[in-house]
Parts: sequence; structure tokens; C-alpha cells
Amino acid sequence: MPRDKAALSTIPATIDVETRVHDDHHVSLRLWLRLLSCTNQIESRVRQNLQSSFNTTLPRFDLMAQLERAPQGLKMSELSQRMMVTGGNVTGITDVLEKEGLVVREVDSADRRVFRVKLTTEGERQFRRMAAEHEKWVVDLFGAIAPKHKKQLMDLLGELKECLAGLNGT
Amino acid sequence: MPRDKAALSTIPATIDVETRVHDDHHVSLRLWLRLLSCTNQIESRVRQNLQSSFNTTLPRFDLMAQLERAPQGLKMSELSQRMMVTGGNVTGITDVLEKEGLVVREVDSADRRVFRVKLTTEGERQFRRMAAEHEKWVVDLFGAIAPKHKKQLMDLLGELKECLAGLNGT
DNA sequence: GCGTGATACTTGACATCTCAAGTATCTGGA
DNA sequence: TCCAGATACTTGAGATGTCAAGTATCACGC
Repeated sequence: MPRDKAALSTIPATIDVETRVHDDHHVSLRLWLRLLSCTNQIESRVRQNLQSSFNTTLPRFDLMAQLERAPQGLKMSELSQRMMVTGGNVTGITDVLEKEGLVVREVDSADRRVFRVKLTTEGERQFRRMAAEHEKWVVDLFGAIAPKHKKQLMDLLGELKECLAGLNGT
Repeated sequence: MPRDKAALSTIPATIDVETRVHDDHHVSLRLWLRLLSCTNQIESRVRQNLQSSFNTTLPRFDLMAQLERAPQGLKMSELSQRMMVTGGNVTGITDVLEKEGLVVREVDSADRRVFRVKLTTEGERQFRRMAAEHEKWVVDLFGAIAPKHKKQLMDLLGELKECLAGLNGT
């Protein structure tokens, strides 16, 4: 993969989404845009690394990661929930991975509507190789943050997550 | 827009991406996945609201938001930077908005390679209507977070953003 | 048994998005 | 002047993503 050429169409991250905000805007809006900005930057880097190092994509990696944690396999609907994408999307990604021999759909004898998706041996092998690199990238990206600050971030984001979940039933 | 039917294909957010992590995984990895989880949830809600309330999409709203802050107009490349997407993408979204009469491409007399994209009067009118609602949604989503915690989050995310920017030149 | 509704998954239309190649224009020297 | 490299934008292929409708199966009450 030609990294030099790719860099030409890559997004320069000098000025970003957050510049849209004026100081007089609401704190929540500023916070949201900053959150989005951070996530986008990290996600973009991880995606580029997956592409250049393993010629794969984030959603494919994500699906395999979910399966790696579930040796008994996962239903399509469970994958959909965990990946936070719609079912139709999971169908497409699973199709590709199945065609590449990295996952299999096994029919559930108890309920013939259900597929249990599992990693193949080859899929497992490939995922482990990728996961090790992936963790390194992420550790590097957060490397300059003090451990104490990481914990604070974890806690605050945990609180946010709780709030968001709480708004679900309403 | 039939909200009831739409809900059927909507993502149930009970178990999410973060469940992939075991306790023995690296703190940075857990932090990253939690960050991603929060952002995805908020983004998903905002997108759904934009769709059901204004029949528009997040990227369209984002492009207009950038323009609203720049009355003199923005070059395609500037839009690309600020929206953190590639140039080809901006071309497509601008095409649609131009066709709908919400933005215009004006040729730059000083450099004929450049387009200055501006909001039309109608575009400005529509955006203001959407922006007011949008801010309400975001304020509601963060409503249950204490102001003090919001400030802490802002600061910590600011630190993270600095770190990420610092890794750019390397 | 037999419908009726719920559930699991797939499909197709459409909108983003990236990447890399293509076109047009500008800029700075030989 | 003229051309080689940079810059601005567009294009086209391919991957993701949503939504809503379609198909198959299950579950439950009659």
C-alpha cells in the first residue's frame, strides 16, 4: 500500500470540527464537538493503520473482535447490538468475511431463524495478529496522557454513558 | 417519517462495543472503546433527530454549520479540513446542497481553481432553524452531567486532543 | 391444528466515506 | 516563454451505513 500517495488524500488535521464553536455557545455543545473531534482523529488513525498494515477495515476488525470474545459464536442480532450498527450492515460484513474464510455461519438447530457466527481457525489466527498491533497503536495514541488522567476520563465517560443509557427508556 | 417502524431497525443499545474488553486488557484500550461508545451513541441520536425532524443528515448539517460560521464562504479544501473528511466527499455533499438551493459555489476571481462555497439566504434560514433544535438535543443528552464534570471532561479531552495533534508531525 | 403476531435475518435503495487517478490551474524558475 | 511540480477540485470504484420492506421461522392462544 503506497503510504506516500495515500497521504495526499488524507485529511489535514490542523483546523477541525471544533472551530465551528464560539465561546458563547453552550458548554454541552462545545463538549460534544470536542468529544467528536477526539474520537474522529483516533478512529481515523486506527483505520489507516488497519488498512496499511493488514489491508483490512475497522468494521471487519470490530466484527472479528466481537467473535473472538465469544467462542460459542454470536447471533447476527447480537453482533448488531455489540457493534452498534444495523442488522443489514452486519449481513454485508459477515458475507465478506465468510467468503474470505475468516468466519462461518452455523445454523442453530434449536431455532432455524438463527445463525451462530464463529471465527474459523484461520480467522482466529489473523485476528490475534491484528489485535496485538491494534493495542500498540491505541496505547501509543494515549501514551502522553497521565495514568491518573486516563482514570478520570474513564470515570467521567462512564458517567456519561450511564446518562445516555438512562435516556433510552424515556 | 414513520418513527414506529424505524424503531424496528434501530440499534438496541443494551450491550455495546465495550463488552469486548476484559478486565485484564490495557487501560488505554478500555478508554478508547468507552470513548467510541459514547460518541457513537450521541452521534446516532443526533442523526436520528436530524432525519425525523428535518429530513436531513449529519454531514449536510455539518457542512452548513461550517458555512454559517464563515459568511465570506469557504473553499472546498477548507470545508474538507474542518469537517475532517476527504475532498471527494465534500464534492458530493456540496453537489446535493447546491441542487437544493441551500448553498452556492462561487468562482474565485483570483484563483480559478478555487470555489468559494456560501450559504444562500434560504440555506441560512433553514440552518438557523435546525441549529436551535440541535443545540437543545445536545444539551438534553448532557443534561444529567454536573457542570463541574463537564468542565473536567472538556479539559481532559482538550489534553487528549493536544496529544493527538502532537503526534501529527512525527 | 391454525392463525396471528413477534422475531431473525436478508435485501435493495440510497447516502456517506475513502482512496487514487484524472483534469484544470497556478507558480517559480531555466 | 515554457515547463515541471504543486495545488484545487472532481470522478469512479469499492466499502460502510441506514431504513424499510421482504422472507422464513417461532410461539402462543384458540
